[in-house]
Amino acid sequence: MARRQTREHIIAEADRLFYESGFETTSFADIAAAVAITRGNFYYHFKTKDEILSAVIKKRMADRLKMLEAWEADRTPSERIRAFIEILITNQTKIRAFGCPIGTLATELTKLNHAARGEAVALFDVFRDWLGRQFFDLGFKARSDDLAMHVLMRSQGVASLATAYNDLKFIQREVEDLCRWLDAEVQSLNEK
Amino acid sequence: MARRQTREHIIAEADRLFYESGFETTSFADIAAAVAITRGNFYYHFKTKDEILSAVIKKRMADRLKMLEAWEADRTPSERIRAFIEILITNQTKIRAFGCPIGTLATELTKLNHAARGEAVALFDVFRDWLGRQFFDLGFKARSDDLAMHVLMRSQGVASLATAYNDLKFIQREVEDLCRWLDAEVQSLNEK
DNA sequence: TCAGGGTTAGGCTAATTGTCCTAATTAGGT
DNA sequence: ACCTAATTAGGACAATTAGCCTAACCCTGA
Repeated sequence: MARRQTREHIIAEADRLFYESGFETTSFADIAAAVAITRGNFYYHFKTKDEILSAVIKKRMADRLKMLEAWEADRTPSERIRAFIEILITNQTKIRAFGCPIGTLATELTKLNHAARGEAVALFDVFRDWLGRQFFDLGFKARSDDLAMHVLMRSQGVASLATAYNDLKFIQREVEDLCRWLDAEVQSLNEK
Repeated sequence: MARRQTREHIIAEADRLFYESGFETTSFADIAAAVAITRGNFYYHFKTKDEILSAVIKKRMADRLKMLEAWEADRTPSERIRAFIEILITNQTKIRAFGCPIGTLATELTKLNHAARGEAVALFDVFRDWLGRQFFDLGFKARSDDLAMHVLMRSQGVASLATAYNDLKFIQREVEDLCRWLDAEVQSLNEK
């Protein structure tokens, strides 16, 4: 197999398994089986489970940054925020089955008192900062971060209940409600 | 030790540990150490770990039902909903450290594909149904369940981000915002 | 062709897991 | 005080865990 390809393969499968089954529950054996390599080989690529976790978080961060950058090309700030909100629709199948990949990981690492907890929260920061910039560009100034947190909060809440109830209509209803909220905020700002 | 007292002690410690560290991560040894009994004795009270989990969920449900019933004594429906929202303030220390006991358990059991997942979601139903009844009594009729889900959703979202950022001011701000939303909904209903 | 480094397989370890059994101890009712 | 049933202690069980080592492989460049 070509150079470093196995490593990328391990990270991809670990990413999936950590999301679907949780970090603690997923064992070396599980990942090795998914990648179709032996556990011994594993050690060549990653010395510890924590190293894999760090690599997975790094990959998740790179993926999200790439997605957000792509949205900056030809959209207005409101359209970008709306695109973020609609991730809940785009990824609804996985969210209903496993929740939000970022929120559930951060929660798990907090309960484990894991050293990588900060890295997981940094994933939240990617969205928080990006949303904050969009609100700032809309003219919300000092309120921008609060509004970013509000959008993030509602995304997390929707994901949590969508997982519990596996309810698509609930997601659609709350996404619409959040978009209405966004329009109302923007309008009331411009009326001033 | 008096009859069945050890059993209650085990359930209480398991409840705490499942909340603070997660179900999967907490071992028999952990619980036994917390209760100060040997692992052998454990088996007399609970045959399997799943039996403990069921007992813990049952206890959590009883605790919540008792709390909700107490609120029904001398409050209006709006005051009751507000009391629910303010759990986020009352329990802010634990929520910032470990998240929502119901949401995090439901998420974990979903990822584990655990048989008790349904029981954990039934814990959500306790709040969902109760909130729905309060909204119904306020006159929201068919919208009651949607509004109940909305309140539940925002509680989950606040708990999730409060855990990630360990941010008390964020909780206070969002609790105020949610109360304002509640007042606005009630007012716009009564204006009709 | 062949040497060398990147890559892999297989197996070992010590610790921990949930589960289970049995003998000893304790407490309550008579 | 004594008997019985409830409770506890201590250890054994196979399975699984993360981590580690070494020998063998195979691809590539000289």
